[in-house]
Amino acid sequence: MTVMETTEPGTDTCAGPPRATRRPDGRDQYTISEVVAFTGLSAHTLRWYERIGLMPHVDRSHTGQRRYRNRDLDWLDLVGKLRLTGMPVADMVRYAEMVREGDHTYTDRFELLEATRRDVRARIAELQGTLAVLDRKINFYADAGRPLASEGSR
Amino acid sequence: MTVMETTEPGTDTCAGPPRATRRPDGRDQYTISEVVAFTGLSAHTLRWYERIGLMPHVDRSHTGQRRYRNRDLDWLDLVGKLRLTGMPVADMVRYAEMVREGDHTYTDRFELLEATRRDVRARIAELQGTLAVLDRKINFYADAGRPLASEGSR
DNA sequence: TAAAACCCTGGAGTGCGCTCCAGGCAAGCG
DNA sequence: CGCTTGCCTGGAGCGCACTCCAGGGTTTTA
Repeated sequence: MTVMETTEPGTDTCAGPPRATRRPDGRDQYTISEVVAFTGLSAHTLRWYERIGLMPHVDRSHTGQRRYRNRDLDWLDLVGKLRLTGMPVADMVRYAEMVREGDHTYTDRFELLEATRRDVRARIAELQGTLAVLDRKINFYADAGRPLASEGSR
Repeated sequence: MTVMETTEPGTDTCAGPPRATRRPDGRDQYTISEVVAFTGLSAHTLRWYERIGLMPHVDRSHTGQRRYRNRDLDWLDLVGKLRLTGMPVADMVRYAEMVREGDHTYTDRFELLEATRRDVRARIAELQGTLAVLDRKINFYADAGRPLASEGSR
């Protein structure tokens, strides 16, 4: 009934999903609104991804409606991961293009992935540095500010 | 010859209020271009930070030029850290406002910092998930060592 | 003392990643 | 049959975080 809209609720099971396959098995065809429900992306965004070339061609029904398949969901999964590394969409598009172009882009793809991995590692390190700062600051606040932390309830 | 870049991992050790470190000692007054060199931010950005209320008011010379002091650099340091957690500038402004407002915002500040810390931890976890995906994919590419695509596309 | 280098302001412009709009098919139902 | 729901398209619009510009003072160097 109300599967529409871009809201986020749905699965609130932590952040990082160790997903293996949480897909309605058997099926290999989904409408855009189903994909919205799966990915948390909006339909607008899904169509936009396609327009800019971030998606491999998505199948269409005989009336022109999108029919996503499992491989599309897998791809969106990867895109989602890359997205939260901060990789610009343009770079992902480049990667998608290389995939489409075939085997001779093999090495380039490999290198792009490795570069990305380096970036991710660097970002994790940065964040850990930030965490250290926050910890220090929080401890400082906690030590200095006696009038808190004793709030019974909650 | 600039010292820019934020690549310092676990610099400084002490945890607390005073934190003078690796700054042209003795001095406590810097022009905007010196701050640019220190922080890697542009002068535009520094002025913009001030306009939007992200900076406590910066001293001025008798002719109206900015004269940053060590406490300003410390603040910019924190801002830089928070920035790379992805915290929106608006939130940092809110924090800055609370600092200006005085002690009665103490608890709120504390909570904001803690919430931020939770976010950072979550983001680190996400990134580590992404790292795992990248590792798998890179290994796959490396192992295959030969054309073949299972990018979820064709 | 003149040129060069540096700094000031308010406001407009930019790039990114969406997000929304208007207008319009297609299918299911009551 | 009309109504509602779901999807389609191209293009305009938005929020964020800067970034740049015009026009004009000030400070330093030669």
